[in-house]
Amino acid sequence: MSFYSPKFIRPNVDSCIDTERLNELESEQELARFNGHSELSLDVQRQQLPIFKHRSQMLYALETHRVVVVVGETGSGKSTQLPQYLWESGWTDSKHSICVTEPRRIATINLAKRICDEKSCILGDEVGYAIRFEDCFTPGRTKVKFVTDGLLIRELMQNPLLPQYSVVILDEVHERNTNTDIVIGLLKKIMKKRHDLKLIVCSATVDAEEIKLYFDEGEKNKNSNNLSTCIVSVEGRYYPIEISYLTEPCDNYVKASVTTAMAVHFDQQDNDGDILIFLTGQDEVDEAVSKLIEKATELKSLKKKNFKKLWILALYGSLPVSEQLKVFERTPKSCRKIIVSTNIAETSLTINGIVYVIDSGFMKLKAYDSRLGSESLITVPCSKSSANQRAGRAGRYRSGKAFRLFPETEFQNMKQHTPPEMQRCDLASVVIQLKALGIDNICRFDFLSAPPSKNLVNTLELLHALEALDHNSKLTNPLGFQMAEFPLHPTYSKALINAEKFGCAQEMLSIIAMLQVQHVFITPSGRKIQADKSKLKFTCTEGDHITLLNVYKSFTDKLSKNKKSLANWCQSNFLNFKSLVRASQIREQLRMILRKFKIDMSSSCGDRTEPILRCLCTAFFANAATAHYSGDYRHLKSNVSLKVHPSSVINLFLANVDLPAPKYVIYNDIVQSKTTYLIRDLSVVDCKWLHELVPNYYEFGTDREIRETNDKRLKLS
DNA sequence: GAGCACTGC
Repeated sequence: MSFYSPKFIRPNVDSCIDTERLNELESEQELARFNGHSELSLDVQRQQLPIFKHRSQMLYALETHRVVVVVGETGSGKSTQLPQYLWESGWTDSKHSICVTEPRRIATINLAKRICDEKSCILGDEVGYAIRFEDCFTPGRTKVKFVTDGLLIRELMQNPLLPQYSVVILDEVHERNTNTDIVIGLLKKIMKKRHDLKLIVCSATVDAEEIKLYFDEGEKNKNSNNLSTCIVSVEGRYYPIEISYLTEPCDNYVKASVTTAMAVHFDQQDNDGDILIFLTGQDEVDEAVSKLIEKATELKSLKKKNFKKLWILALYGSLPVSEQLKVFERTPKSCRKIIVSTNIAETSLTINGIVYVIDSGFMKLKAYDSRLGSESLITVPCSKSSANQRAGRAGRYRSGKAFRLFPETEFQNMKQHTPPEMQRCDLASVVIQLKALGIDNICRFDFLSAPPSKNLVNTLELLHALEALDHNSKLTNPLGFQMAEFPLHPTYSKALINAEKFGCAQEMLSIIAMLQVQHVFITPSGRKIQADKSKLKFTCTEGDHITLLNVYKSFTDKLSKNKKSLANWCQSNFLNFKSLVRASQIREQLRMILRKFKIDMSSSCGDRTEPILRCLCTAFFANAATAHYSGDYRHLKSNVSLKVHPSSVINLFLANVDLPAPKYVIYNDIVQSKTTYLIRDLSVVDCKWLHELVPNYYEFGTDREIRETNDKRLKLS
């Protein structure tokens, strides 16, 4: 395996390197180091940020235009400074504040905190934030309010014209999350009615022109300058990065990443600096980590003097937080850290001290499968901007190197950008939310990137089947409107609203809340056998939903105990304490929404499970599968072959040859493995229930019977 | 024996 290095790049010139992360600048020292000065006042530090030079230009742009696109590169300081400039120059009053949206909760809180430090004010007073379950602002007093973009959509549902804001700043728009895209579309619409509202869109270079065109479109021929848009660019702070490519493609990037990491470690003995490897999933990360540990042990036995030791760490979302935090610990002088990570290190977490990046060039991406009517994860080559973003992780500390485990020709063949999430996700929540906001004709909604019409048609079909939409594709009253108000996928809210009819409201609340949190069961490294055994205590033959209910019931039985003993109970039962606490928060929020609609939720079915399973059928009927003689399952509607995910409790029964495989199941989630689709969170159901509860969705009978019924229908029409 | 990118309401 050999590399060549065709050129140095400044990766952010051509990419999405825009994710300015304040959390890494949390301590004063770090900010000072970043600025190259150690004992300067916060005021002086503010003035040294690249954006300071553009202060008056920015303010002038906003004065003369309705929309300003700010192209701010890494470290420009735009997320913290822009809101302060506007505040300082009188863009707020007792009735209007500045709203800043972020895609993630952590950034939302940290940015608000940072501005409070710079302005010496109290968090929640003049500067505040709001995220789900956490309001930290004072209406009428708060001048700058940070919110997650998802929460702004909820605010829009309460107050469609956002009268409380004079300026809305959208941050990290280049990430193109569905929520950000929805907010952009809605704001464009709102600004036609609210002529005093201003909008600032923060994005990376390449998108700026597209966004400008989007906002200018349709305005020019009106001969008005009203929605005129202008672009302001701000330089960032970064160091040059040398990019190397493989001379020939490699057939196994996991192995190649290990070899490359070891080669870098040897070649760069005299240099410090940590190594960051990008792979696609947990299995690959674990594989690479164990291989690297092997190599590191070999290295130790060589006993070469002055040779740096290796400290190898895995990083992915389902890792316990305590293990995730290890990547932020300072590397000892005699050591080099190698972090093997999934995409989490590309946007969500920024690690200091990285000088070398090794990039597999692949990522897992959400994809919508219209046959199955659901989204799943697939492994695909990443985009150019993604590869550049990853490379950029090497240049935040000093000049760095990036090793791409593919040839340069392959880079040239990559897509410029990762397609916006809107074009590859399940649209049910998007559609129902837009409908609730009064946008009845979704096809004509002015999306920044319109979703494929096939996905839209599928979604409308599902929403009809769920009875959220009527024959005119309008939200049904009250069901459709109620469903839209839940922070849930419409299938889940349907299950909740239906639960009382089946007399299992209490149970359904717990199940739906549990399905919202991830990683309920944990498997600490090396303790798989004990963890699996512990899971058996909660397992039941009905499937994963009732198993989750059992977990939640056991957890709440212990709720009277103090927090610490509850956490201990979770740990000894291999359960994720944080997830369960969050599930109980979500359960409470859902209960409050149901109460608002005056839907009685007092019923409980006790130890009976059939009412629960029947109720689940009325919501998840589209995700029904039937056992196939080949041993796997077939999606009832499309006949696509499905396998049961190894995490499902159903496996325990499939493994027992004496028991027949459950004939019919419904499921909540699909993941795509290298060979097949795997279904997760499933329950055993009866075919008759589907027939009885959703008679219009499936046709039942033999092929001949179905044909005959269809013929009869045709004659009738 | 199988295996689970990342956010968010």
